[in-house]
Amino acid sequence: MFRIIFFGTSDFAAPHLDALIRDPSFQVIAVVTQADKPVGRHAELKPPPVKLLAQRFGITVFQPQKIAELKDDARFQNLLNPRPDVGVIVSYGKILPQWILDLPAFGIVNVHASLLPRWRGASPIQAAIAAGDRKTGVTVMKIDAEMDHGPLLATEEEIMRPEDTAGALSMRLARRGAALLPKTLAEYLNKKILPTEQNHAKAIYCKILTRDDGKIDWNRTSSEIERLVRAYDPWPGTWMELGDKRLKILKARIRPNDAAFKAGTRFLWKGRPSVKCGQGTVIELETVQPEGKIPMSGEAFTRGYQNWISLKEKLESEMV
RNA sequence: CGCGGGAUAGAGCAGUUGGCAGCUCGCCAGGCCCAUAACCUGGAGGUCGCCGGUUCGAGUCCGGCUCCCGCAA
Repeated sequence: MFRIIFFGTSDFAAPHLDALIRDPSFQVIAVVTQADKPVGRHAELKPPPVKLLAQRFGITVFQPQKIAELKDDARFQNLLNPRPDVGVIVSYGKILPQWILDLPAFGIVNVHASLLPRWRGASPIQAAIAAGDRKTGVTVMKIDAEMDHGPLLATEEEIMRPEDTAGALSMRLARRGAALLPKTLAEYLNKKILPTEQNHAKAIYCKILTRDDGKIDWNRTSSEIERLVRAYDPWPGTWMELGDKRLKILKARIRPNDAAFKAGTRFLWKGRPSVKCGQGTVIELETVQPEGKIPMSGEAFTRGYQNWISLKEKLESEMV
């Protein structure tokens, strides 16, 4: 039985930990996860999904603010004897220092939510949707000093669906990864597969997202914007400014290029809120959420917010 | 007690210095057109979130409560 130390935090990580726990070839000796974080309007502390899962199975959990704290943690150091066979890291949220990578005999194995070397970085699922990729997948690889740069152990493809949001796709990829990980790990530890170098020339990177990334640039085409709305659902979300408030855009639909306004112009298309985008394209806002309000259909929104169209733009829209 | 917005007809909203409860859409009935997100006429539909206070009179002012949401982390 192989002794595993698991690093992970999110909902994406949890199914992977679950798969390892249930596999009799492995023993998860410790789980390292992020500290409980304040969440919601009243900033209550919420434990991460991986912690809840580990506790349910009685596995020792570590939540260091900094990894370095583990060096001085007697409880942690005791678990290292005998030496763990391998470490697994899945969306942990922090970079592991070299001394951790050197800890287990077989190093640290990572599950990444893309087909590496495409979409190295922190937001591979969002990047794949935003880019309009037709397929994506999960990659099992060995961690090295550079981000998502280590040699590959296995990959599994997943076909993208036209309605895919990051939330939905992430769940499917987590299931894929959770199925692939124990199998691959066993083969690797039994030396049935060897890590193979990535094709570094083909590497493409994606960045860490912030809420500001969700601000819509109307100069982009309606296809790009529609993909962005799905890519950033449920986080960080897409939005536009409307007066001094924000309007969240929860669902959008591409419309025929039939309006002669400049990019960013708001108008009505059969009573539905629409915006002119780049290169003559048009997008309809199907579901929106004004600040301080619940989500609503575009039609309902324009019924109440009758200044959706400004005066000048209204004249233009009546001419079309 | 992190900052802030909100609750009024089935939906989305307006409601001024307190003085008859409104708009757009939907719904029902009738009419009209080759046709339309149609259009015209009429109609139904409200305990203005809850409790208390001020007042001749409160959707509106004051106090408390419940619920929903945006931001931040």
